Amino acid sequence: MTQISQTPTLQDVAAAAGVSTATVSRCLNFPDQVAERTRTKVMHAVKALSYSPNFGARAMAARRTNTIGAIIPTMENAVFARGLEAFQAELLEHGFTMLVASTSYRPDIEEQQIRALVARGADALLLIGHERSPEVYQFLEAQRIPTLITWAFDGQSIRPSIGFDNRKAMRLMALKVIELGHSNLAFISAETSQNDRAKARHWGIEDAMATSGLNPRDLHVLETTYGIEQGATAFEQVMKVAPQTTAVICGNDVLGVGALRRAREMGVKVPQDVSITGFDDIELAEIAYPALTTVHVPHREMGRRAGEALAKLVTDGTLIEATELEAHLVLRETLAPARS
Amino acid sequence: MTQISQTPTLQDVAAAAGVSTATVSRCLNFPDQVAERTRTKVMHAVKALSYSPNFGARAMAARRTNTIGAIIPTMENAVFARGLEAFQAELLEHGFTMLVASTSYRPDIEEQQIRALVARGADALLLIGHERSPEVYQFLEAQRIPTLITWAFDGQSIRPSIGFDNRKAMRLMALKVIELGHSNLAFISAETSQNDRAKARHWGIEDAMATSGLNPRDLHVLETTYGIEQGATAFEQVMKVAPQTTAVICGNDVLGVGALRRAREMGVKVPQDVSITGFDDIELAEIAYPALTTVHVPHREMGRRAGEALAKLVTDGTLIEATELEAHLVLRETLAPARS
DNA sequence: TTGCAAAATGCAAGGGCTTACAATATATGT
DNA sequence: ACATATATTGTAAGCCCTTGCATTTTGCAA
Repeated sequence: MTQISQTPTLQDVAAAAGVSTATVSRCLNFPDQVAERTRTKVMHAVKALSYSPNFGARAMAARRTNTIGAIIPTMENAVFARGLEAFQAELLEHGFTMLVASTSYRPDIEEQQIRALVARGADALLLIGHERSPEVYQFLEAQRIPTLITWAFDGQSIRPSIGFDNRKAMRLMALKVIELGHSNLAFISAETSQNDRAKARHWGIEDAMATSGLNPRDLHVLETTYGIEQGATAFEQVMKVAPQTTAVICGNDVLGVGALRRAREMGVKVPQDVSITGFDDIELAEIAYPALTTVHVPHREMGRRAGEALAKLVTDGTLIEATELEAHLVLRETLAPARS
Repeated sequence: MTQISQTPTLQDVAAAAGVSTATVSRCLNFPDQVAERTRTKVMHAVKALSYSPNFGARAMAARRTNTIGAIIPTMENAVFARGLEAFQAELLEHGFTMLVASTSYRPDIEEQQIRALVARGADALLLIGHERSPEVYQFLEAQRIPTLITWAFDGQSIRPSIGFDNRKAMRLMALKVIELGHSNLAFISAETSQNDRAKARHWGIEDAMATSGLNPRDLHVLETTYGIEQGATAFEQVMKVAPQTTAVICGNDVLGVGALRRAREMGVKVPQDVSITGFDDIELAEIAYPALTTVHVPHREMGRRAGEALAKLVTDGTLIEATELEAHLVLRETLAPARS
C-alpha cells in the first residue's frame, strides 16, 4: 500500500494525538483553554508531523488573515525602507505578517494596490499621507478595512494618523535658513499633485517667509519627480532662472543630494556660494560631501508605533489615537550664513 | 426587513447574472472558456456588486495563493530594496503578490521567516544566497515549495539560481587593484559565517592575488557587521594593524562608504594615500566623495528575471533555468595607482 | 459522598471558492 | 435533417479550519 505523502491537516494531528480537531485548533490558537496534559500531547503530534496550518482555510474560517498591508511610494527611498523595516519588526512581534506594495508615487497605482491588498485579505492597511480620492476612502469603509495614515499628522482628520507635521517641520528649516541671512530662496519640490506631504512642506516655507517679513511670492519653486538626477537638473534650472539665489531648500534628501552634486559639477561652492538643505535624513545626506543639512524624520518610530497601533486595533479593537511625533533639524555642512 | 450589507459572494454575483457559480468563477479565472455574452453579463454583475473574491476561500479551493515570498537580509540596503522593487513589479505583471520578510543577516531569523511565509501560503520563495542549513532545505522540499536562489550563481547546485558569480566579480576588482600596483591589500568583509556571498568575495580576492603572484596570506582581512559606522571602525583598525596598506577592498558599498568617511576624518587621502573600493553600486557609492569605485551588481535584472521565472514556474511548471548575469566594475574616484 | 460550577473537550455546521464530471447547447459535415 | 464533435454551462463535492453549543470531566464545598 503506497502512502502518498500529503501535507498533514488538522485532522491528522487530531488523530495522532487522539483528540478532536477542535482541541487541536484551540491548542494552536488559545493554548490556555486547553489542559496542560492534552496540550503537550497535541504539540507533540504537531511537531512529529511537522504540521503547519493551512493559511487559506484558516483565513476563511476565522475571517481574518493576520496580515497587514503597507503601501508606500517607493522602496527605493531609504526613508520608507527603514520605516517599513521597523513596521514589520513590530508586526512580527504581534504575530502579524506584512504585505508591501509600492506605487511609484502614482495615485492610480496606489488605488490598484489598495484593492489588491484588500482582495488579498489584509486585515488593515498602512498608508502614507492623507491625500487620496474620496472613492478610495469609500471603498475602504465599505470593506471595513481599518486604515492608518502615517508620514503625516493631522489632528483634525477623522482618520487616525501617526506621523509628524510636515509643514511645521519644513517651517523650522526655512526659519533657520532665513535666520542665517538668506532672503533669495528657492525650493526644489517633489511633485505636489496628490501629495499632501510635498504641499505641506511648501507651505511650511511660505509660513516661515511670511513670519520673517519676506514675501512668499518671491520663493522660486521648481517641481520635479523623484531622483538624484532630477534634483541635479532642477538645481541647474534654479541657477539659470534665479542666479541670485543663495539658499536652495529641497523637498527631500535625494533631490538635495542631486542638487549638491550638480552644484559641484557647476563649480558652485556649497555652502559658500549657495546653501542647500534636504529633508528625511537618510544615509545619503550624511554621506554626501559636504554633508547635507536636513530635517530628521522619525521613520523608525513611526514604523514601530504604526505597527503596534494597527496590531492592537485588529486584535482587540483598541482604537488608534492620533500621535504627533517630532521632526527636528540636523545641521550639517551645507547650510551657512548667506554670502553678503 | 433589514438587509445587513455583507460583502457579496460568488453566489450573489451568480444570482445577479443568472448563471451558476461555476460560470462566474470561470469568468474570473479563465475568461476565454466562457461565451462572450455570458461574460459581459457576469462582468456587469461583478461591477454592479463591486464584488471582490474572498482570498481565503480562493486559496483553499485552488490550493494556491498566487503569492510569492521573498526573504532578504535587510531592506535597509538599497541594493536589496531595488532588487525587490523590480521583483515585485514583475510579479505584479503576472498576477502575483509579493510577501517580504527580512532577516538582519541572521540564519535563525531567516529560518523562522521561511516557515512563516510557507505557513502563510506562499506558492514559492525567493532566497538570497545558497548557504543555509540542510534542515531548511528539507523542510522546503517536504512542503514542496519551489525555491529560487538569487544574488549568487552556482552552476553546479541542484537548486536553480539566477544571479552573478560573486567570486569572479570580486576577482575582477582585485585584479584591477593589483594591476594598479597595489600589493599591500586589506579586505573589510561582511560576516562570512553563513554567508556564501561574503565568502565568495573573499576567495575572489585570493584568486586574484594568487594569479598575480602575491601571497593570499598577506591579505589583511577584517570582518564586521553591516553598517556605515562598522565600515569606518574597520578602516581605522586596518590602518592601525597594517599601516602599510595602500588599498582597502570592501565587501560592500556601505562598508566602503564608512571606510571612506573615516579615512577623511583621519586625514588619510583617498585615493592618493589609500585606495578604497566597494561592491554593489548603490547610490551611496556614486554620491560619496570621492565617488566610490565599486562592482556593479545587476540587481534590477536579477529581480526582474527572478520574478518572471518564479511566476512561470508556479503558473505552468516551467522549470527555472540557472542564469548567470554579469557584474562589472564601475571605476570612479577612489581607486588610483599605488603610491610609490 | 453528593451536587454544582467551572473547565475541558467534542460535535458539526459552515465559510466562499474551484473544478471534475455531467448535462446541455451549438456547430459541423454529410 | 441527422449524427457527431465541440463549446458552453451546471451540479455538487470537496478544500481545512474555527467556533457556538452540547457534553463530559474535574475540582471543590458542603
